Amino acid sequence: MTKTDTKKKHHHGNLKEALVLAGIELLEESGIDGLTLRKCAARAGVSHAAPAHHFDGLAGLKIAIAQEGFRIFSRYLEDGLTGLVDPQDRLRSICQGYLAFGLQHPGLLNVIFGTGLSALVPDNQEGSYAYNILRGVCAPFVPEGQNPQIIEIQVWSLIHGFTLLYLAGEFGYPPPAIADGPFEQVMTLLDRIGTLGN
Amino acid sequence: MTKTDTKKKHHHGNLKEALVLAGIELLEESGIDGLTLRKCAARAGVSHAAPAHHFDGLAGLKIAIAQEGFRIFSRYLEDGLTGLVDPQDRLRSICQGYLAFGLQHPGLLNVIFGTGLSALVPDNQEGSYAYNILRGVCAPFVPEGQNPQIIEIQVWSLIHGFTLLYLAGEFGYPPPAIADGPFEQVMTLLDRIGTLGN
DNA sequence: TGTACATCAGTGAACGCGCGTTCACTGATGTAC
DNA sequence: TGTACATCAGTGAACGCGCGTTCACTGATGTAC
Repeated sequence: MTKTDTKKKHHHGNLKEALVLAGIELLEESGIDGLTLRKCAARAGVSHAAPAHHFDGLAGLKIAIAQEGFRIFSRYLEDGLTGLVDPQDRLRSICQGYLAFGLQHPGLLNVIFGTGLSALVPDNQEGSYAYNILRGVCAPFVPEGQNPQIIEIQVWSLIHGFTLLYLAGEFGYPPPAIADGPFEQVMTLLDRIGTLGN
Repeated sequence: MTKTDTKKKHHHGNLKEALVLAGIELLEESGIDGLTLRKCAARAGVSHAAPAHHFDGLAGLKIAIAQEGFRIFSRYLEDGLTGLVDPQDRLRSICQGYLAFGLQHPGLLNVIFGTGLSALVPDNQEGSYAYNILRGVCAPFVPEGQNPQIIEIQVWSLIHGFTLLYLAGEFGYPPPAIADGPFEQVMTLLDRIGTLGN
């Protein structure tokens, strides 16, 4: 640390972002109940009254956390896609990314898909971006003339449910290794996707 | 109300069960944050110190609520099955029951499959009972020699994810009618279950 | 059947805790001229 | 470049709130004899 780092500045400079990142840390460490304005402020190194200048209460902070959460989520979905051209490989990859996000950010997963959020944030651009990744990956499997939403909902429901059940410990403790385990088993349901439903 | 009903009795008689039912009501009305020992006691008509004689703190109450929640859940799963013999009809029915439970008891759904519960209740008999309903319905679709868990996890993941995404409002507000909507679309993924994966 | 007594299941007051929020304040920053 | 001034962003004290928990207590219930 340099001298300028330790010198206490009255103006933080980037407090809003720092509070969001602190909030995400707290969320993953202690769950949704561990996420409070006072703890976020403490972790960001400011007084507990400071967040009021940046967020409209705890609800406002949660909305900001959800937006950042969707950005992180999208990064996980896209991470393994680059270079993959085979549609089936891409489908598998996006599901792996979904599960990986859930394993490493269970708190964020619950926040971004928690009850009521989509009602609070009607124009969810970050969420739409993530959905479009899924849409692109599913597109090759959509039969001509069929509503693409059908396959999207099928894939989304399957991997969403699997990830949450996995996190809930429903497939056993300690969780089995991904490669040999239930993930591969559930993925076989997608092996003939696109040939169904007509 | 009769005189004996209004007469204040020192011994409630069935306070433990009354507290669980009050807790479920609070959970569905106000979400998990609205579930507190003091509110349960108030709703059950006793002092706020009374629950301490029946539960090991709020965590103990939640465990009891989860057990009762699994019983209610099983009732929903079984509700439409009686009389149905066609395996595909039975599969569809259990999924409809799953969704109906989620729509009417979203709070309970989150509690019984919430993070950490299966760690708190290692011998979850009520949960096992519910799982066995699913197992029985899936059995006709299991190819000879295949681990039945594969299809069970596929079906479970699909309907679990669909129900939660539905509750999260991801398929639009107001939710579309079940019959014409996404439910039918996602169910088509199960139309050829049992013929896949080998 | 009656009595003595132990146990059970509530009461109500009290405690400390962390929380969100408000408030007057003040130091830092940015801008007009 | 320098000065005056408005605005911004954080401080620290204070407030009331609902919470879980503890405690001595007491009325109700159950049991031994």
